[in-house]
Amino acid sequence: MKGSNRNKDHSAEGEGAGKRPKRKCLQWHPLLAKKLLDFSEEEEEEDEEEDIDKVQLLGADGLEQDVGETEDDDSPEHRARRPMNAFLLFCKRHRPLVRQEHPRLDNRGATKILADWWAVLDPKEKQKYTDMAKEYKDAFMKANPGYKWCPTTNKPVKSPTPTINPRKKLWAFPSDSSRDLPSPKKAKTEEMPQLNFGMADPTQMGGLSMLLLAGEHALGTPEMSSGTCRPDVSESPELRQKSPLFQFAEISSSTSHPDAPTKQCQASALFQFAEISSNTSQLGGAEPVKRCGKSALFQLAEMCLASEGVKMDETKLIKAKESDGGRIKELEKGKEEREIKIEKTDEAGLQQEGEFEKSSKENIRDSKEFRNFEELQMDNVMAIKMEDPKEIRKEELEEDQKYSHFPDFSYSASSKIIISDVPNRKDHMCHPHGIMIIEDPTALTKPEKLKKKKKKSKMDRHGNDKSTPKKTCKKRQSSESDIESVIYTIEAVAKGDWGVDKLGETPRKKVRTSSSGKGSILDAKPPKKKVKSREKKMSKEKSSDITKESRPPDFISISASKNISGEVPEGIKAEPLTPTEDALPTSLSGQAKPEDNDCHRKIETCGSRKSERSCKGALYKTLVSEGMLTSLRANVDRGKRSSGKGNSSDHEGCWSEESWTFNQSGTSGSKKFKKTKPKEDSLLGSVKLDEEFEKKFNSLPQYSPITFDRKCVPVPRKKKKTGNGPSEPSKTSKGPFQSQKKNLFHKIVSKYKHKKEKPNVPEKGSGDKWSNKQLYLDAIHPTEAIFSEDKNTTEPAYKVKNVSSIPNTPEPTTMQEPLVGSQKRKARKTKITHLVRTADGRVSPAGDDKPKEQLQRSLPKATETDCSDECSHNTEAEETRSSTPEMPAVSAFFSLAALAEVAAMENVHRGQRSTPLTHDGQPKEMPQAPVLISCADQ
DNA sequence: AAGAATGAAAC
DNA sequence: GTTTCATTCTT
Repeated sequence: MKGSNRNKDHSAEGEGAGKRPKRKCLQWHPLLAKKLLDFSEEEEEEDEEEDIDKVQLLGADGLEQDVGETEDDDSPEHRARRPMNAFLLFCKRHRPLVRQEHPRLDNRGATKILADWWAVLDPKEKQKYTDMAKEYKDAFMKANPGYKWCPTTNKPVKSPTPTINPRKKLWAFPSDSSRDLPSPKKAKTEEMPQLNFGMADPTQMGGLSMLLLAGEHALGTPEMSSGTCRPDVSESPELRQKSPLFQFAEISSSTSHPDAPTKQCQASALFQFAEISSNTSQLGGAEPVKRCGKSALFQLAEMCLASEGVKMDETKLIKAKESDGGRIKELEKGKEEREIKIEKTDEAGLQQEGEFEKSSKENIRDSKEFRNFEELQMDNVMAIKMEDPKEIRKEELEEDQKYSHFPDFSYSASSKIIISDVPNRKDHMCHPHGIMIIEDPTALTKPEKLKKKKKKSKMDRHGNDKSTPKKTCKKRQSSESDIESVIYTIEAVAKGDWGVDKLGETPRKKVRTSSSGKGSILDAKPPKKKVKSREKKMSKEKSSDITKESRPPDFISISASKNISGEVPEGIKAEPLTPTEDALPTSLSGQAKPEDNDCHRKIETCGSRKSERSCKGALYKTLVSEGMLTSLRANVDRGKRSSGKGNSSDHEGCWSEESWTFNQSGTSGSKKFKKTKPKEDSLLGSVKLDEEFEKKFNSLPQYSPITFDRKCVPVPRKKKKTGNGPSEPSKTSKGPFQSQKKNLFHKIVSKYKHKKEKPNVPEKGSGDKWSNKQLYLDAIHPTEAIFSEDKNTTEPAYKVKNVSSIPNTPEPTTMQEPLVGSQKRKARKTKITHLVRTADGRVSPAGDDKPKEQLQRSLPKATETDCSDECSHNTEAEETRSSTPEMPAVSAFFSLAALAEVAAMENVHRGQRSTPLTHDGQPKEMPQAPVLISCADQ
């Protein structure tokens, strides 16, 4: 279902080519769009500045290469659609089920049912969706810093010219990157004069351009960035708004921050992806994970390197493999050990240095090897992987299995750990729980580890995909260029290794490879805009210094990695790598799907160090000269701050960790997956975002209709009743009466709210609604058993607990609706609406007033009565009754219906409370409600 | 294109 | 407080 839908959407987007709106399509993420992108398009993208043209072209094409790249900015049109809220996610996920259950039901009906389900849904379950929505939103926001939900009033004109729709402006990013430096914080979109940047930035400006701008603004010292990894962690929620660079910085900071509390890590994979994607446009920016050792510069350098000679790298790699293969294994082992230790230490909250020291002491050999390893760089890693094909294969297999079973992101993370740390644990792999357990401690405690894990997982995934990726790669290669062919050969050499690389130290490899790959690609073809552009610029600006300076950056990065990553050199590397890869992939991703990305990675892995170093040096120098480093640093700092604040990110992170570990009711028992939130920045950059999102989405619990039915029975019934009556009538009434309805309802609601709100609101408890509904239903249909826990249990294991919990929640009875703001309104409206509708159908306006009064009375009283207890029943009933006779026929009717509902509701409340206490209360209530209802039906 | 639902943001 | 828009998809 989903897939089809998405596809449709995409197609629509693609179609939209002409239409900008279609671009929106990115619905999930820009990355998605990228998948569609063709290489040619990517090439176009190469030049950031040129991007604008491309955008137009793209627009024509309907691809969102731009989107992917620029992500945020770009597409003027808003390519980005506003993220779905929890309910929408829920709907999306469950609509198919509803449809299955009720094939004939039209969407509206289905939506209603979904709404019912949603209402019934356990708070926990709801929260999952809520969290997911939040996370996604945060990720989205990062990706689209300037994104405004509402174009305000400006929809006005659709300027034929795509670029400048008012909307766009709104949608457009604030692109305040430059300004960010001085007052990074609050340059909110609104405040900032988006106009200038907004126009140009999104479409035209590439990440590089952004960097440049930032650099210009930033006066600060250049070197700072590389040397100092850690930004201050102050917080600025507004980070998002900042330019993509900023985002990159955030990413890097988030990922790298060892010191930073877990929060940094907290950012979910999605979030990271978003960042990456957003960053992708700004390649350089993306990678700047300074803290960890790999600064954005480093990444940039990598990018540059890529441009230089991939081939060289390949050769080196091969050699390295041959010569160093043995060493690598040892190193890997040592690393594994380190990682394990690190994890422990991380848990303890030890700092990087401390860990590093420990690790170093313990693994002196490793350290030495490490250095060597560093020197050897990624290539060696590759070789290592090559050496241990068996393990890799096993892992892959396991992973595949797991993966199949568990789409969740968390899965990837878990797999990583297992794979990387202990091949032997593979057995655990089979049991997701086991995996989770293993990771949980580490992952939760440390962001870094998480990152590593994520990276690893990503790597693993890639490894799994090996077979497929190769194929894809081949295809590409054939199509692409000589470089590709070279890469291909390399890949062939390392086939088995691919997966292995991922395991241990893939990160470095990836980075290198990525860079190399990029370079190759660029050389042969410029699939990656950013990279090329950057590279070009960099090379132009300072090609001479490349070699010299290249070392420094490397050194820095390395040192950083050592220190910080001491624990996880791999992880650190991985981070930077991932971003780079991501960036490329994002652009590439358009070309190729995730699989393709893998191929790219492989290719990338092949890169050579020298070239990288040289590139890095060049980049670094350039950056410094331009002051870009400063800007990067600032961004990073901001990012950290943001992480520190933990705005959404914190929540996400926190939530994501816990929440993501869902108990998944889903298929087979609950499984907790940890979200990889920490990161995977690297991996996925491009497609992965989408994938992750999808995975997450898929991972979201899907409840069987039965459950809902049972739980919901009350609700649905209610609706049905109202619906039956109401459903058809409602439709009829809707058209004509809607406006009236709204007005009436608003009035009623407002009054209702006034009196009722307070009582209700304070009352509300968690599952009140549901309970109320049930009670209501019960009242309506005393005979029918609303729900039986047993049944629920039988159904899917899914939510037995939840179900039980729900019914069990008598306590909350007092509280009906936790609704907030509009929700409350709507909820009331809907409730009332139903009544009104019925009334409308037949009613005269006169009835309204009375009903209102009645409602008011009843409600307040009810609430009061609730407190009092059982007495309330009588009072309510009396009131309702009294009102009914006196009222005019129609009005009476209406009032009756309304009263009935209210009474039912109230009764329910009381019933819930009373029920537990005494049975007597229920019976009384029950009869009353039914009577009223009967009247209404008549 | 309208509309059903909820939610979040913007106004 | 209200409006807009996100998803889905029939009418």
